Amino acid sequence: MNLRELSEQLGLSQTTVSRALNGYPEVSEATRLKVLAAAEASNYQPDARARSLATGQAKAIGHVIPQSTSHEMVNVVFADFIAGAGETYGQSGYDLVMSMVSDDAEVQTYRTLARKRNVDGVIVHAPTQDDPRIALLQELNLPFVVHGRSSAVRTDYSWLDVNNKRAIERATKFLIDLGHRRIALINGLERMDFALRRREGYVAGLAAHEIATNAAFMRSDEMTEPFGHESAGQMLDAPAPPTAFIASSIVVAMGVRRAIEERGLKMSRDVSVICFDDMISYFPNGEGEPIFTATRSSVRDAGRRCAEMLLAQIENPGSPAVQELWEADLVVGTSTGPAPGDS
Amino acid sequence: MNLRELSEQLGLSQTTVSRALNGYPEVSEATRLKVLAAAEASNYQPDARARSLATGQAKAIGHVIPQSTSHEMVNVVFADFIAGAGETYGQSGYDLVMSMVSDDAEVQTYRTLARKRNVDGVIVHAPTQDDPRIALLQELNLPFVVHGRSSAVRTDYSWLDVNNKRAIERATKFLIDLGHRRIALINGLERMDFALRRREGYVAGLAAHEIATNAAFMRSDEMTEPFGHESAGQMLDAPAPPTAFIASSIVVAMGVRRAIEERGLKMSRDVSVICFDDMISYFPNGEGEPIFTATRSSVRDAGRRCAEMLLAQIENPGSPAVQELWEADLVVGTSTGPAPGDS
DNA sequence: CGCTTCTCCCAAAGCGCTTTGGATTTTTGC
DNA sequence: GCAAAAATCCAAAGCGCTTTGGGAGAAGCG
Repeated sequence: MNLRELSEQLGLSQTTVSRALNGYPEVSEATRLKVLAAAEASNYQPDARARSLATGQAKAIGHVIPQSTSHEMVNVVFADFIAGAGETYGQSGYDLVMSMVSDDAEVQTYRTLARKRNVDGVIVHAPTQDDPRIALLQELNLPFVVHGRSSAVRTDYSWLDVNNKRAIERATKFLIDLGHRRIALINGLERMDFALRRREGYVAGLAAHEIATNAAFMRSDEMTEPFGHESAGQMLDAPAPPTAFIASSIVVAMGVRRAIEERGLKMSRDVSVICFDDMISYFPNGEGEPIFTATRSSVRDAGRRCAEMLLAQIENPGSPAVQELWEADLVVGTSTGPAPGDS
Repeated sequence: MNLRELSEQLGLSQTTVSRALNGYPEVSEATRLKVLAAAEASNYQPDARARSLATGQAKAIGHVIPQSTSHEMVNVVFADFIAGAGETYGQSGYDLVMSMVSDDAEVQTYRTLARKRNVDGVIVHAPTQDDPRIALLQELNLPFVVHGRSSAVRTDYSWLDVNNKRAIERATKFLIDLGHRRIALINGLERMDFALRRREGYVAGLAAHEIATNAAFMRSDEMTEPFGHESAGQMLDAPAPPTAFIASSIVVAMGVRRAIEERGLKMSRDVSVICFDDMISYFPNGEGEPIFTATRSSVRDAGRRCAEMLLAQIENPGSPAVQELWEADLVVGTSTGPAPGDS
């Protein structure tokens, strides 16, 4: 059933039927009701491609995932971000189209996306400190919102980020207040902007209490469980091990905990752990009381909000760029305690 | 730059340019080269909607994610499945469009997808034992491939599944051979077909050695870490606790391990653990030697293969349905050992 | 009552591509 | 050298929708 058939069946022109369905005022209420009823009855839905071609709007948002960084990208938080964004898209009648591309083809992918016109805008994931995609998208005039931000890019663009620096700085100070002095940071890949900012927060937190940073207490890599395990293990086995760890994700924190417990130590009593908790749905940080003391911010909410921002931008072209900086909560769980006495 | 402009620039008709670009034989090699060069130079890409409208092919595959089951669905394996499928799509020039829908709207979503014609086929995720989506899609005549299968549906349809029953049966026997008799199963939601089959395998494995099942040793829920932790904890605290656990996912197994270690027990020495390992990229089961003894099958490979099957079906309409049943490997790690003596 | 203004509807022109059916030129066969 | 076949190219007709620019007929105005 297409528009022509529906209009013939109703004895009306395609114009009238189209207008009735799309809520234009040039059609009487009586015929509108008739049209709506007929459309409902025959389960009519306009062909997306045809409509899109006629209106110029794709009604779809693109998410580009580079494959080589797929450990980092198709990662633990990604699914939840998408779930949040997808909720918003669904409510507004937008589709979400994902492109998995090899890393070197990424720039070309954005160009192609813009040219093929099958998306109205894109979300930029996992920005690096000086991300070339931002300039590219501005050049292509394709609306976009960055999840995170790119510190070194000085042009005006829309982004939504968590105050990673402040969050980790607070976590660091929290540990210092508990008497810890040897505090380790198990960070994500530091070419990612968020990881860099977290390190800044860590360094700032230490500096505020005149504690020197120690390269042996800082690790940075993809945020997997084994990475947390191995890093913490090595540090714990060294002389003068850390008494506290800050992990960049709950997955990493699980590895840290494993290393601690393997050595017959007890979390909180012997070694404290704080992590950044993205509130991943299938990896909740405990039910009532959190397991890990954590800086917490929902990546799902971030997905929802980024999508809203992008849709607003698409529907009001020329509107100014919007930035949002969310503060993470610091929630206290069972993984932290005062530094052990002999520390 | 669109086709008309490109053809005017070249002094050729749109027909010729279109044919040159799409490799039709009715154009001389000389002009083809000229056209290709010009297209390259001006970065021409055909408008996806227009092409799609003209050809009748959307060049896109749909993945529908019900929101209410999103804990189950936008879950730990989903991201990797998508990554695998997306690879295949990318190579074949297909897009992946995801729809997040509220649970009750799911049926309507498939209808709408079919009517709006913005996908050429869909992947069905997480089938239940008697999944109504299969009949619906057959009725709609929309090509599809099921990841998993729906045991109670007797019609012929394409699916790719892991031999969940055999895998868990082997795991169970493996534990029995090590002397274990009190073996617990921490399963996924048993309205999911895979979970049901895993239970069958577990029961069959026990039955083969004439071990009676014990309801206290069987739990089933969403596969989160806290679920594993809580289930294992309760069982371990009961009189005559299990000496071995079979966990339906590595995430659950992490929770089981935590419960074990919290009680001062040691995995393998005191309590054995086997899990189903989907080889999730950011949650590798150890680097060299696996941490957990596991039945292993790559969900990413499954994504790749499902996508291939679906594309083949779309490109050869009327081809017979294809079924693939993959055997999981049983890899031995450090989480299993002989049953403790007093067992 | 004659004129203008609404109201409601429609024919037709795109949107940018593919593809059918033909036209024109070149090559081939005898 | 000329008809037939092959090789190239093109105009135009869709694909299914939205939207522009009118055109009847009804209602409002003096």
